[in-house]
Amino acid sequence: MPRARPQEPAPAFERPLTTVDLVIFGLAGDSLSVLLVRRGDGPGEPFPGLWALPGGFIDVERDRDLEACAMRKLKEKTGVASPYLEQLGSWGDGRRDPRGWSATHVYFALMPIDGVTLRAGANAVDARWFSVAGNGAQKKLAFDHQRILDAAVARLRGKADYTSLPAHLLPKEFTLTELQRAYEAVIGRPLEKSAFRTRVLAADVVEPTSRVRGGSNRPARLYRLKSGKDIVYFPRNFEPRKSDGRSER
Amino acid sequence: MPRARPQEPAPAFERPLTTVDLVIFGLAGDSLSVLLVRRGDGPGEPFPGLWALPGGFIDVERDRDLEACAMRKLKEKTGVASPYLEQLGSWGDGRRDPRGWSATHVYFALMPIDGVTLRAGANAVDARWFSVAGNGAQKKLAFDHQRILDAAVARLRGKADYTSLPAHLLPKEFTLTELQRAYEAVIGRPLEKSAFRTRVLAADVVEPTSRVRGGSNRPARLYRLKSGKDIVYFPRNFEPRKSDGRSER
DNA sequence: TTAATAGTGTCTATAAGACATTATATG
DNA sequence: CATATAATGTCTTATAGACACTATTAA
Repeated sequence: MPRARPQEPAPAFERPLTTVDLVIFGLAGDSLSVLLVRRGDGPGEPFPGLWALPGGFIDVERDRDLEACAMRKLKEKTGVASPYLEQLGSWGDGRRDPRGWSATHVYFALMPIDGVTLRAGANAVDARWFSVAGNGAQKKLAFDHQRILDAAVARLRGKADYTSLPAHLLPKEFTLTELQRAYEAVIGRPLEKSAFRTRVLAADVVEPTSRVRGGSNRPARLYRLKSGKDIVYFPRNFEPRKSDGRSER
Repeated sequence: MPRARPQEPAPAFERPLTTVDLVIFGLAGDSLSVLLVRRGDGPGEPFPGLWALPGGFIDVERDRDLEACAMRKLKEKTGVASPYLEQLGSWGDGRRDPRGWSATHVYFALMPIDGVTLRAGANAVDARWFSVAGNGAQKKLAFDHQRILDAAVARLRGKADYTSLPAHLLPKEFTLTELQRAYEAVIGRPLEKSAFRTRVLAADVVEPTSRVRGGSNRPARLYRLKSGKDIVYFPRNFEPRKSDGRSER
């Protein structure tokens, strides 16, 4: 189907630089964390030495579509082949990259940290998990990646209120308490145990395995995500914003 | 801050074509409608004569950022300067445009149809509102615009379940019954009057005006959106999916 | 037995669904 | 008065929050 090139006003316009970036979330201990890579400091490299979201240019020869490009970069950095991946949005303007007008298509991924073997990529001389503490208070990031990260955190927090998304931060098998801790790490506030368990079990999103995790106390049942349940929507939010201002989520 | 051009592997990659497209929703009578434009049939024009979402190439000289580009195109087609506008997502691959690997950044807008004066744009020889009936069953659209439209309708329907978005389909002043009809047009199912009114009024999203709309019956109070309330989130969905499968929204 | 965490039950509050009832305009 | 639509009230149901209580393991 692809025909020639030269046609219509298309080529008459200067083409923006086009990249795909990733916001990769994991749980480090009890805190929500994001994978950042350090920018190289070769000649002409923008933002040398700063930390940035992993990503890079689309390779129109190799990348079938935007999502395939995101998957490729994800695999390169983490070795993980099939995490939860969702498009976050795109950012483009004339100032975010000193090399010219550029637009980036951003995806966000959720994965268990323990399944990851970090790999320094082409441009990255280092890669590390950084805690996403109180949302802000990060170090200075390259490009406009801080605002993209903020948007990603906001999206994840918002969806944690009414979906099963945080489950993808855990390994394949987990206890309900571990799942609750994952939610709490994302939402940033303790949840009520009984309500949490009722909600999760009623949503038919997890299924019990035959195994338990023991300690010096009553062992906890291990659960896994039901297959095909990448994302399940709950009928209500946690904590319906009380008093007056219920607005602005 | 923008410096020179030639640096880093950036220019070593072929740059995809980059466009911005719009899904513009309005209410025609009682049915949710979308604004489409007809593709020109000049030499080299892809999909000549087919209907398409309004949009086009980014002009890196004029467009400060992606949203400004969307606003510019919106203004060109409809004359409307400040509708509700939100980014929908981006689509990019090597097959959607015969002129080469292309990516489009898509925004969706909500506006009252009566405020619109349609203007045929540069590439468009015609522009018209089309009813978004049962979701599918459209005519064949140019590019991959059918799947983009489907995604936009899904997003709008989803958000109508728990936000105030459909209010932007109405003129500045409206009755609560008209607002309910707007929701019903979007969601595609009748809502219960009492519950609807309680929800809307409790959400503090509209305020009464001093005016009413009369007929040969009890006149209805006119309301307007409270300023600053572009989008308000309700604490629950309509119709929590009943029986078993509550999942997959 | 104690300590610790897993898991359940009870009660209340909130908001939606269903549906009936009252209110207010025109003719 | 009749008619039509606006607006409100009542009753039930589903689920979240708070918090108490029971269950099961190791040591």
